[in-house]
Amino acid sequence: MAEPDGTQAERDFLAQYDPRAFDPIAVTVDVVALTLRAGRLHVLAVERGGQPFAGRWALPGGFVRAGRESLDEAAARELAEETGLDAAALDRVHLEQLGSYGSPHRDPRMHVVSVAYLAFAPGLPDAQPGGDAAGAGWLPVEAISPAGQPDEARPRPFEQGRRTGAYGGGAGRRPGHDGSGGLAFDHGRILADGLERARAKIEYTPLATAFLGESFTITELREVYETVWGAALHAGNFHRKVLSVPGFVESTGETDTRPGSRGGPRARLYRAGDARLLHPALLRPDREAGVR
Amino acid sequence: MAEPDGTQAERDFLAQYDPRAFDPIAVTVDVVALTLRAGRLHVLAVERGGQPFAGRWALPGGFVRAGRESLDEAAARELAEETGLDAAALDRVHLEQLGSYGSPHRDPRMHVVSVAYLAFAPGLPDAQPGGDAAGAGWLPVEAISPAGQPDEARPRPFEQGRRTGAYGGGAGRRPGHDGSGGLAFDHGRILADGLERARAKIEYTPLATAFLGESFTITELREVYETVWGAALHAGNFHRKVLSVPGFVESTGETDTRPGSRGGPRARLYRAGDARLLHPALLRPDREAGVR
DNA sequence: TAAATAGTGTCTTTTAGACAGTATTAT
DNA sequence: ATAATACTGTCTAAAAGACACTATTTA
Repeated sequence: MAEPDGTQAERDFLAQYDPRAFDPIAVTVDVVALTLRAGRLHVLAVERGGQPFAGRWALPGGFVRAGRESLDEAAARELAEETGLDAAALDRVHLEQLGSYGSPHRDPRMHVVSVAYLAFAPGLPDAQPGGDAAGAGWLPVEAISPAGQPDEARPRPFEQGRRTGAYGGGAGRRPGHDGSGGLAFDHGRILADGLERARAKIEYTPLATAFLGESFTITELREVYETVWGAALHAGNFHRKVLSVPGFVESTGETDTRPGSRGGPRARLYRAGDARLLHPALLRPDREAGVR
Repeated sequence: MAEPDGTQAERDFLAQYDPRAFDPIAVTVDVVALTLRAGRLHVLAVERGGQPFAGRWALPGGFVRAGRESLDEAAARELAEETGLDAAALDRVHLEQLGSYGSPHRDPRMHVVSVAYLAFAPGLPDAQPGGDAAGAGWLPVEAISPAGQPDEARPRPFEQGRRTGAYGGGAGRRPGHDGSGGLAFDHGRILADGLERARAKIEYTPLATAFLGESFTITELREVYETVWGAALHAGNFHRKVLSVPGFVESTGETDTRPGSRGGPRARLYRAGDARLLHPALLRPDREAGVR
């Protein structure tokens, strides 16, 4: 080769390289953390303590620590800070990159590129405020992002009458009740993208099990699909289908103790199998009509 | 609400905000631009003119212009610069975000977060070197990323004997022939991720048509699938399947002029239809075995 | 007992795929 | 004529979905 790929040349170059010679762009991670509570899909949100958007709900997130962590590590760190979970509990949480958002003025302070992550978590305790957030809690998604649409201005971005305990975090105020509506920044759009990703992902992966505990019944698994997709599924056909897909679930040999049941036989318990993709997939019903 | 979401408070805050108060992270976009040439999948690459990795092939890309463009705009700009295409020609190119890569030391200069994009392009003329690249050209992907695996060191990352004209750009040297192998930075991994995305995407979207011209035959469309998937498909069943999926293709009423054919009837010509998702999808063959 | 639920049987429709066959064109 | 290619017909197997049915448990 004409010019050697010399490490000496690279060392010389790096010695005189100035990382601040370029216009700055900040890099953050934001996490769309989803969980199921009482049969409804909830998303982890924090109440912003400082400007901009002080007092508004936002997705948990923060700046990536330059030179010290990868994007995946930053997302896991932010999620751990807001949920108060330790490493063992986080192991049961599915975390994947969702996409990056970098319009020049999405943050009024400066150009901020946010790398969004999507998390599926089993039922978790109330969230812990961490970092510079005034409060943190699990919010029902349909109150913020109706039908998974991008954030549209709503007078009351979520309802207070139902399940008040679900907001958690002990914030005395209710952010978003000032009429401005929706999440801070472009987090409404990020949430909508995360919801659509979640709906698609459980079609061809077994990640619906990530919303459940170590063992679960087929009915509980079906309720995950019904909640995420927002559609009722045929119990009998779903049951047979799940058991027919190789590696989706495996039997524990146990049966449910059925607290709160209204009758019926004890359901068998299953745990997640070893498949990483479902074949054949569980397709959402009624995709023909509106999808073109 | 206790504290007003006052725009005055926000203005005060922004007036004293220093964008350089944080450790810098650079943000770049890199593009995995794929096209078909002579029945083989090619990726656009540039020969690096400067450090680091001088003389090595890399994906086209560059720094995002802080405060002046979105990520999508930056990717389109970089693609236009390297291909020399005007806005009209770029309109026929599919461009979507692939994912972001941000390990702290993936670039030896500083912490660089790269937002990768994936492009599908019809057959294009030889690339134009742009920016600080010494050369640019279309490289056969199997020479760089065998079987879509992450970049593994190979003595000769692409072969010189076949289709020498495909490299374009007029570079006298052949980057990568120094025994170091593979693409610069982590671009081998990004390319592998882009190839897997492309293979998956043509299953459930009509984007295979983005590799073809305005009108095409069913056989040409089948050759796109066979090349991207690396598997032979049954011509008769493929033909019927494509025509049965609503909105995938629509007839132009014309028939092919068949230059270079070895006999057979004139094939009918089609153009891309209005569907954005294929239902039912065209699934890759033989997914059961190795996918778990 | 009645009601609710877990799980299975069975039938129909849709889709994928194997394979064969016919028509059209180049050499 | 022969070979190659563009399509089409037909049959089988897999899968999705509608519906009915039995068994088990709670109230």
